[in-house]
Amino acid sequence: MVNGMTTNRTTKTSAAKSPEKKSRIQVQNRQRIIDAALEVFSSYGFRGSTVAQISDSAAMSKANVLYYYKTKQAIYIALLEHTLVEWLDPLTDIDPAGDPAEELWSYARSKLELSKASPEASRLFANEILQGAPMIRNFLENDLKELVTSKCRVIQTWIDEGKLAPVSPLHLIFFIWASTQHYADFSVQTEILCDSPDSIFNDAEQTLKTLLLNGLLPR
Amino acid sequence: MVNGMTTNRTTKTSAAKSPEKKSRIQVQNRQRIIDAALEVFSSYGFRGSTVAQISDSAAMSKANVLYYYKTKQAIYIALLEHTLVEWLDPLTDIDPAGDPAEELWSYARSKLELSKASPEASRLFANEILQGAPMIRNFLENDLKELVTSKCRVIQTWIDEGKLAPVSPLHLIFFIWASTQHYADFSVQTEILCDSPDSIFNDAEQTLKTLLLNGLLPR
Amino acid sequence: MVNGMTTNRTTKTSAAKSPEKKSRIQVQNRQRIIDAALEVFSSYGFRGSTVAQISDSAAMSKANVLYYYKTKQAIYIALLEHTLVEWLDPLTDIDPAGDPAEELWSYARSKLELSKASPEASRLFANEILQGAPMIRNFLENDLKELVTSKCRVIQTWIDEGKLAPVSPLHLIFFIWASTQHYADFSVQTEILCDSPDSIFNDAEQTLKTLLLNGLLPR
Amino acid sequence: MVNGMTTNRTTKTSAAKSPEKKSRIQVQNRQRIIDAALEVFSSYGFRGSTVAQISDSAAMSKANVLYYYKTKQAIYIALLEHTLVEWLDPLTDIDPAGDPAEELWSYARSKLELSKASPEASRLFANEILQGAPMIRNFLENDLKELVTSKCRVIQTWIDEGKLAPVSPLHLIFFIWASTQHYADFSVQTEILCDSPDSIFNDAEQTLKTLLLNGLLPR
DNA sequence: CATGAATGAGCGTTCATTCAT
DNA sequence: GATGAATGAACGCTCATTCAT
Repeated sequence: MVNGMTTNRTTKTSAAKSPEKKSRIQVQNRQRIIDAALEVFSSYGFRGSTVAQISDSAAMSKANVLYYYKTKQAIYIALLEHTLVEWLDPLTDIDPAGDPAEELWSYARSKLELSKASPEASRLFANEILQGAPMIRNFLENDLKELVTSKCRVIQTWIDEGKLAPVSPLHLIFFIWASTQHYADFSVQTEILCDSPDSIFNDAEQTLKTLLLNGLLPR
Repeated sequence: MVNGMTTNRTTKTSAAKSPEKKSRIQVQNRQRIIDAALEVFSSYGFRGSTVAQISDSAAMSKANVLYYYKTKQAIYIALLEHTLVEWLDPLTDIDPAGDPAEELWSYARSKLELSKASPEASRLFANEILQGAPMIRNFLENDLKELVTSKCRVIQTWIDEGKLAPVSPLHLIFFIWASTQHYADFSVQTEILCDSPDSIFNDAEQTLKTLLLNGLLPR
Repeated sequence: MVNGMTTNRTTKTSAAKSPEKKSRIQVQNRQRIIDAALEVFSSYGFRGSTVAQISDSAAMSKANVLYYYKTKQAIYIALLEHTLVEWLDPLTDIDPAGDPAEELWSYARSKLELSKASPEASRLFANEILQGAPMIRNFLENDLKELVTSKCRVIQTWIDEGKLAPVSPLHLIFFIWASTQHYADFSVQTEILCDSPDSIFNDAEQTLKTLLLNGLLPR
Repeated sequence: MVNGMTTNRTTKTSAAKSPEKKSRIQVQNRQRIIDAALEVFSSYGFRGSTVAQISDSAAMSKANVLYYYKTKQAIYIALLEHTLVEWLDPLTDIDPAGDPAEELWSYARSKLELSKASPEASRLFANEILQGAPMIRNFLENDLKELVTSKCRVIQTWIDEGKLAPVSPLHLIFFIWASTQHYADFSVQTEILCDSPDSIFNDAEQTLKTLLLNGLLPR
């Protein structure tokens, strides 16, 4: 998937030879590595992270980490693949038959919740894209573009039917992405600037809903 | 400024001895290094960047780069200081006496233009904050917090006067930041997903204006 | 011991985790490194020596040397600790109950033999002290000072009892140190000036005995 | 002289072209460099010292230091030549016609005073010899050996005449060198071990005189 | 005379990766 | 499976030296 053409999932980056035969301990350790890798890569990006950081965080030896994933890059790619799936689900859920405002606000809210629940995943992609998306470029150009284009058509239909203000559907999506991921990617900043860190996501949700649906001007 | 308490600007990280006496060639080369450093650090962050990348980009020898700035970190800090100034001007310009919607939209637009004109600067700070803001934490906690708090009070007054919908001023600012910087930080992604890259900022501006002022629901 | 307060020996500078569990190959390679380090540091001092010299002399790769000792300084400190022990034994052996002249002459002779057997160790400390004793200052101020003070009291008692000429015990020790270590530290010079290098230590011993016990003036 | 055959002084390491035409300022600056070089080289040896340390200590620019002496080695050699002269004078003064004990003790005392007055010079040579005397080997093998041999003959004559105890003249000289230079080379150590640093050289002189002339055994 | 500017070579150290066990 | 041991390449940085002014 990542760095490959599209959705085919034939390339195994692991040491497993018989396709679907991984012992329980293998699966477990791979997960430990992926978890540790998420922690590290999401903070420092690919180039700024070290295998030692990952193996320390996973409480394994460096050599053992590289037994499961042959290279640092293989860990990174596996992590991206692992994370991509969960990261894009919500967009798929937008239902052309639903109420437009409700569907979009629902999507925005689920993205916001994702930012709250898995900020590291968000930061992982932020780092990857900041560095020019060397690994997920193919994914962006194919899978994501297809999905986004499809949803844009849905939104455009809603607009054409007069159910939404006339905006660019694509940029609408961008705004939802930007304003929700911000709370994950820039959490250090938001936590510094907010006096009551506990209410951040509540306040964000309220303000986001108002802006998305009604805008600033009083009705 | 960076990594120091607040606005004092006495520590020179350079080889200059008499405070304001730098030869023409010094100024020139320092600028070349800063430009190259912006290019590199904005892509790979502090830890992911190397002095060799910077010296290559500046077409100078590594040793000569380190003649002007003694350490990699000194380059990074000089770059941050250099960039912080331009990065924060627009927020200051918000005028309590102006028309609320116009002031805020004007601010958002100037931020968007900044993202268009200096995307690298935006990415530089994105990287810094993603990695935990080790260098600009003090700046965030002092200068920025003060400025933001002050402007939040202005916005709150406008809301209290019924001139704006009741939102959290702070999160309104976050929304403006997020949705404008997105076009700088994630430009790789937006350029892939947009069919007509030339109209990106135009479309973004239009959509942002609609959302910010009126929201999606038709009036 | 070195650069620490006194005799506590808990800090291991090595990669070993469980205190006393070093594999055979670990012990072996560490010894090879220490041997090579003695050769190099004793000639050029800490600052004048390079890790590459040491790794060459040990016939290992530079990276492997730094696998066993994390820094050049760690090698140096380990070497000093390794060498301090053997270097100070003889002084401890001086017996208050023995014959004064015999005890002192025995001590001087054993120091001379040490200079013959381990001139590199002597040069190592000579270099360290010449450069201001940055690493063994604490040892000098505590362990050594205590030992020397104690032995000075013994000698003073002998003098008070009329068994020795009235000299400063401390400077007597200095004289023994200086005149014996000279043959290690300045061996290059002594070997150039002596026509029969084989008899150096024999002649030195004879002359030292005469001076120490009887002086130049004929009795 | 140094590193050359013997006493001929034709090799000028300086930039001067017309043999004996150096402006006052040239002479002055050369002296400043030599003084600074003594300070630095005597502490860290040739390899452990840097040109920057010397230029800092001389309050000159690095480039200017290297204008007067083309290389670091040239500074070092000039310094050695400069210092050798003063360092060996006293031995020459030993008078075959004088009283043996008085002549030798007088020599020892003047060496001790030299150690007190110019400890850096002593340390400079100690460093050089510790590192294998790469620069002054020729001097040692020729000038010094000749001088020492000559004085040994004088001492041997005195012994043969029954005026001195039968010792090896060469090693007698070694003992004088060792026990006097010790107070310069190991001053860090002696100062730590002596409770009253002011009386070090007084006590040393007394003890040295007793040992040299009478030995430890009571007469 | 004097010095900023510049650099190739080398320094101590880190790192991703390999290999033997 | 798992891990100590090992290393070439590269990293940030220093240094002696050169050169233009």
